[in-house]
Amino acid sequence: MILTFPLVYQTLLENYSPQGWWPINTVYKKRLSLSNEEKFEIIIGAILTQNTAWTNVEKALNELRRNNCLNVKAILETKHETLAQYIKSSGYNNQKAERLKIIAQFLLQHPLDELQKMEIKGLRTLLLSVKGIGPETADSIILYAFMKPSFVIDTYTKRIMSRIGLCRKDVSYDELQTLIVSTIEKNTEIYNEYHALLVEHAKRYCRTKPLCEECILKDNCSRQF
DNA sequence: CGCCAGGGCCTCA
DNA sequence: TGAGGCCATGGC
Repeated sequence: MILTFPLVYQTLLENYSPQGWWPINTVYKKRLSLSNEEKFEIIIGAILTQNTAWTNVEKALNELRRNNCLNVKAILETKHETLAQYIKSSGYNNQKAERLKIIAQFLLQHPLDELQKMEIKGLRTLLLSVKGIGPETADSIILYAFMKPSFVIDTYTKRIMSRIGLCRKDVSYDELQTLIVSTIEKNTEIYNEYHALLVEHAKRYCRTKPLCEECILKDNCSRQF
């Protein structure tokens, strides 16, 4: 059988339990949207997790919270050096401290309630105009904070999809995103879960050095490592 | 000890 | 437009 994007999703879903990403994504059945406080924390987390393990990000978020620095006003009023110290554990802390200030300034001009009302396309373009927000961070913010269906592509997604033969190894971000969303249902919860499952699969089997022997996709993997 | 993390910006062809 | 250098900490 030939793998397809929907089949990969189905297989991962059957083998791994639901992932429950971003600490607060259990809301789908209960609430339609998150509080502004929760959205803000997700946006900050999306910046801090750039090329960084989530465990290191949690420590930084806790430090920010402990110092009452998890809001726009506090981030703008805190000295760069102090802010950088709070988020030290997340790495690239000087760069990220600057990005947090830029995002805070951006949110001052474009409040969360305004952004929430925007169409995905316009929202994505606007987010991409902010220095420090690239395609993955923009899609993560749209998907996880604003709960709108924008599919997140990351190195894991690219690695898995290219290895099993569903795209080229050097596929571009937008190209792979278009490929995937053209084949699956446009649904926030599915986009959220699919991405989380891909991350889980990349960590368990499809690592830099893949563990193909026990991989749940090996029978259909075109590469046959 | 080396490798790698839920990237993005800048520079230079 | 795309390849390469840079940013930096913590877990394994």
